[in-house]
Amino acid sequence: MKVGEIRNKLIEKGLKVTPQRIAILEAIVKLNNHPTAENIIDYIRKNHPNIATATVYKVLDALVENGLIKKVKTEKDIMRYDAVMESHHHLYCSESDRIEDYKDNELNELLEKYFEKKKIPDFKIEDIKLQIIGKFIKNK
Amino acid sequence: MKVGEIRNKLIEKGLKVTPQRIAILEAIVKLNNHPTAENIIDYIRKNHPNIATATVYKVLDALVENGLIKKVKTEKDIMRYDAVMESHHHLYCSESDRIEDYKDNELNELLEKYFEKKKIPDFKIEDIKLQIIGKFIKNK
DNA sequence: TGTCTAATGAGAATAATTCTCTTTTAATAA
DNA sequence: TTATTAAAAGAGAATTATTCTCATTAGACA
Repeated sequence: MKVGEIRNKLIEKGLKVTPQRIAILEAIVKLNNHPTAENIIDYIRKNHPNIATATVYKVLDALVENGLIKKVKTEKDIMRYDAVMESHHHLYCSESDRIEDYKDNELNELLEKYFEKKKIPDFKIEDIKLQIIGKFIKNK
Repeated sequence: MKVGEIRNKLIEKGLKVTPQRIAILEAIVKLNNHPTAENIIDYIRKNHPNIATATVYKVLDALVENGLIKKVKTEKDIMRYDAVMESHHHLYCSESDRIEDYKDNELNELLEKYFEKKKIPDFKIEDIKLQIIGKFIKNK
């Protein structure tokens, strides 16, 4: 994702294009490891040393609200963010905090078909995400 | 889950049986809504007004470590707990904090078969949980 | 280029959780 | 049944992630 692309996405959503917003979105894309706010702050401060903590949190909230990034559910009381917006699943390492994306359209279709037949009573499905917990065999 | 049963589970895991531990496990079972630590504390203090906040957190951690309860992943920076230990999935309301259990063995088998055939490279699956996001049609 | 509103910066405030340390208590053995 | 001991609980302070407040700055648009 290039800066021009980020800029367009912000404009599309009616968000002002600011250097902070660009830097934060860029950071999440570049880090590409479902970073925490702290990870993002550390990364950005290298080039942008004066960005305020609160700004990062506010920008992250704004980006989530506007569908440019997503929050990632974890078992820690620390939020993580994901810039990959296509429907995808997550591989959670049971021994560390590593989280990887898992894209699988065949699986998505399988699930879609399954829940077309088998309805959940009193519930309208909007999205399905798999948390696949396990161990990475090779390390990164 | 009765007190005797809770007692046995604690003994099984080599945990001392204390009134606090029993009360906390009972609370999670009775509340049955994936409560937060705060929910649990409020509930317990009705009958057990002197229990310390730190005790609740420590007991919750001990119960999670020993596999008697599970943490539930959410997008809020607040932890929720679940006393249902059989493999099951969760229905997340997209409009509120409501989370319900979803048990479906047919689905589990489907997924198991699917991932037997289709391996994920460099990853050994231990557990799969679905986060099914949507809307509850009737309210509780 | 000026105006206006929204965004940012800085630091204080808050909320959930963890830590520290003293006291109490459950488990076990005598 | 009582004594012993290690683990657990209690109390409140400390920590950490996140949010709030408000003065200042800067995009967007006329």
